[in-house]
Amino acid sequence: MDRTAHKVLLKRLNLVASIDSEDEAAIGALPVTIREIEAGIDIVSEGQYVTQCCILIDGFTYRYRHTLEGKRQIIAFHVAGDIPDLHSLHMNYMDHSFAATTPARVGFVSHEAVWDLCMRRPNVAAAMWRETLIDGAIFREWIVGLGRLSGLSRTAHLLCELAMRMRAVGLAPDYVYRLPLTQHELADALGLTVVTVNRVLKDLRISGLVERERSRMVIRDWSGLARLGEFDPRYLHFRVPIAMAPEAMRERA
Amino acid sequence: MDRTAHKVLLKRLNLVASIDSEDEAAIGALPVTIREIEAGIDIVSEGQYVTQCCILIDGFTYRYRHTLEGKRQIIAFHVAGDIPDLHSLHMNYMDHSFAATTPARVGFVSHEAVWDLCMRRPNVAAAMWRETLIDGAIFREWIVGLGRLSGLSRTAHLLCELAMRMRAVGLAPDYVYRLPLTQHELADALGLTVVTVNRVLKDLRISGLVERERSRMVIRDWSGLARLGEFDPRYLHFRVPIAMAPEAMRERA
DNA sequence: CGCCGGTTTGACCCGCGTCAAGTTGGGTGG
DNA sequence: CCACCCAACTTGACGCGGGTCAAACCGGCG
Repeated sequence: MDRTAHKVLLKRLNLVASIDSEDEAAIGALPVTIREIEAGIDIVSEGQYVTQCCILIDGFTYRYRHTLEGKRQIIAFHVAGDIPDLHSLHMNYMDHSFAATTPARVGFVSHEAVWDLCMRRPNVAAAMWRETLIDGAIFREWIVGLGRLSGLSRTAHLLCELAMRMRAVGLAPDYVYRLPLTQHELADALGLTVVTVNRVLKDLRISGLVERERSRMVIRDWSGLARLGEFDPRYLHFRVPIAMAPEAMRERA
Repeated sequence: MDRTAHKVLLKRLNLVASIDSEDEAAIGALPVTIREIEAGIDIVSEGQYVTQCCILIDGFTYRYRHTLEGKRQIIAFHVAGDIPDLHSLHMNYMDHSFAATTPARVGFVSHEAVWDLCMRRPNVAAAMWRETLIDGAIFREWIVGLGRLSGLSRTAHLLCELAMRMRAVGLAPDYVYRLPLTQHELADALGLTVVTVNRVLKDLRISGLVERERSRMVIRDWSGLARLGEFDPRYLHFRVPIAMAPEAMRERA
């Protein structure tokens, strides 16, 4: 039987809280169904009532909504280890959709099983609660960016955030990571248009901050990018700071 | 002894989840310290590590952050019954500040006491978790607005949201409510400037959608406002829909 | 009465959106 | 192995929503 989903989940919960061996055993006993998701189609759609949630084992996913005029806003990106719809455990009406930009592997767990786990292991419930709160903290950060930062800073911020979150799960050593997003998708996350994103990325490249090759993102000057994006990783509330950004820290002091 | 904080808290938890009589007794036993907060000063400031959270008994409060250039972004508004910093229970570093626009009355409860309550009454823990998730759902909605709606629609949406949330706690019968905010504060929430907010409000008044008298907000044409703001109250995840907006519902079908 | 925070309005400007026209490169079929 | 296609990227020209600056105006309060 495939244990990767359990491993990924355990690792994540240990990253956000502290899990003991009994908790670990209970998590290991969770019934998980693994599914391969193809790129571009919804994993969950707005308007659905769901009875399970999923842990992302591999791939790059995002959550989004459309306005009435058909504009799309991406609300969140998710990488391996994230539990993108954990909130559905308590609010099973989906007010947004959830899809993958690349083929993805996810583990589905029924709400019932999660609920049962939470009741028996309050410690695990706390870790999961905390995970959803970090999700919320990221939303707040996006609000500040969308409301008050320029397109350039906002983009820098997003690139920093993704680097930091991927570092936390070992996917971005040396600030280089796979970013399988089109400029159109970036635009929909940043509240910009493709054209502007293109120009912003050019700016970042010319200033020597980042480099893009295919679907890889290379951060050439971390502290410069963090300063530009006003990025302070504390909002990610890692239990153990993965890697601080000294410049950004100093700025905000 | 003053029981209002307990009453308000109980009412809120009953609004978001279902609480039985034993839960109720446990909630009633919470040690709460009531404090009067004066307008304009921080209740909690960004950067602090907190050991208590608070339930808003009366008054109008908001959470915000500043950018490095000193621009302010308001992240959330809170009315009686809200628990604005419940997230601090699991992440005691504050990544934003919290203040009141009017004199406010809040009840402080130590994290320890809340944590203890959660451990003994999982049902209450679930209700509180859900409360924080609704907070997150509101953030998502703001992201969509900031990223993809015009200043006009965004403003309409905010006015709808506040009306709906205040109706839920009985503070906005007939879609009339007290909105003790300057146009400057509205601007900081909407990602606009005072000047633009002023013009937007004028537009809304001229179109017969809303009326403002002193610090009161009067919604004259609810369905028109909801349509303009693309407001669909489902994202608020009320257990029992307080009052639907028929037009908005139809639009999104 | 005069101050002062908040509101209102006008004139002008700029970041980003819109529209349009290439260009590039990986994938496919002949 | 080349010809072609198409999605993604790139760049230029121009327009608009909302920002900026500046000047009243209004009303509550000392």
